[in-house]
Amino acid sequence: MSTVGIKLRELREKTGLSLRKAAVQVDIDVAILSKMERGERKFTKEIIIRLSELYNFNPENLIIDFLSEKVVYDLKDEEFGLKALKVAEQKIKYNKAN
Amino acid sequence: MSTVGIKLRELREKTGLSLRKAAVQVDIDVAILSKMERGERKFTKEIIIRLSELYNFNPENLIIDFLSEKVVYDLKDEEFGLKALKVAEQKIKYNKAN
DNA sequence: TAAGTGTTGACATTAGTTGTCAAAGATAAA
DNA sequence: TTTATCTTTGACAACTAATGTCAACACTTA
Repeated sequence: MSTVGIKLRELREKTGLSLRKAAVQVDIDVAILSKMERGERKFTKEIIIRLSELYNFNPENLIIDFLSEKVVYDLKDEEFGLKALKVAEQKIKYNKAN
Repeated sequence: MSTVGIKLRELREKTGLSLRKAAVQVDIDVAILSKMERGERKFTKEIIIRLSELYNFNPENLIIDFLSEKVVYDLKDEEFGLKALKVAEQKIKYNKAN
């Protein structure tokens, strides 16, 4: 399940745009946007941002969802996934501090 | 920097195996193992496990390092990286519970 | 020299992602 | 029903990234 897709579909509908029109606005093929909204293809950060602008919506939470889905994908079915997450957190904090 | 590579190189040297011999044992090309140890190519989980067996070493921490490096790679330079990590953690905990 | 070590780069192969397109199916209005 | 508009689907091409293969290089030691 892709929360990002569901949310962006809701936003599009709220904005009153058809798939075709939204796709044209952000310069991608209709088919791709359709698949992205339904989770059949991955969004890119770039497209999320362009769509957010189109829908006049703050992209922060969408990007967080997008990134977290990537991470979950890497770690799904991994016995040590949570431990790896903790280590990753330390590394990122350390990097930020420098 | 790849901690996994450094550790596996140390383990190999401690075991007294040359690159060539270790590579033959785990059935990969010498060039690849050389590059993996130096972080020029990515390890796979499979190779880490095979090498750990060869060196008679518990792979758990190596795998955790390996996975965390993947995650860090996904989130490096991301403004909301830490937030995404938190969300990912919740999702994984939720998945585990079910 | 000769044998062993690790490194490098060029290249082919493979796998995965992304883009393009046409057609089909669904829905609603005329 | 016809027409228009919409979304979904699948086949395919194009592109990119990952992986494997190989030969040669430089260095050290016997």
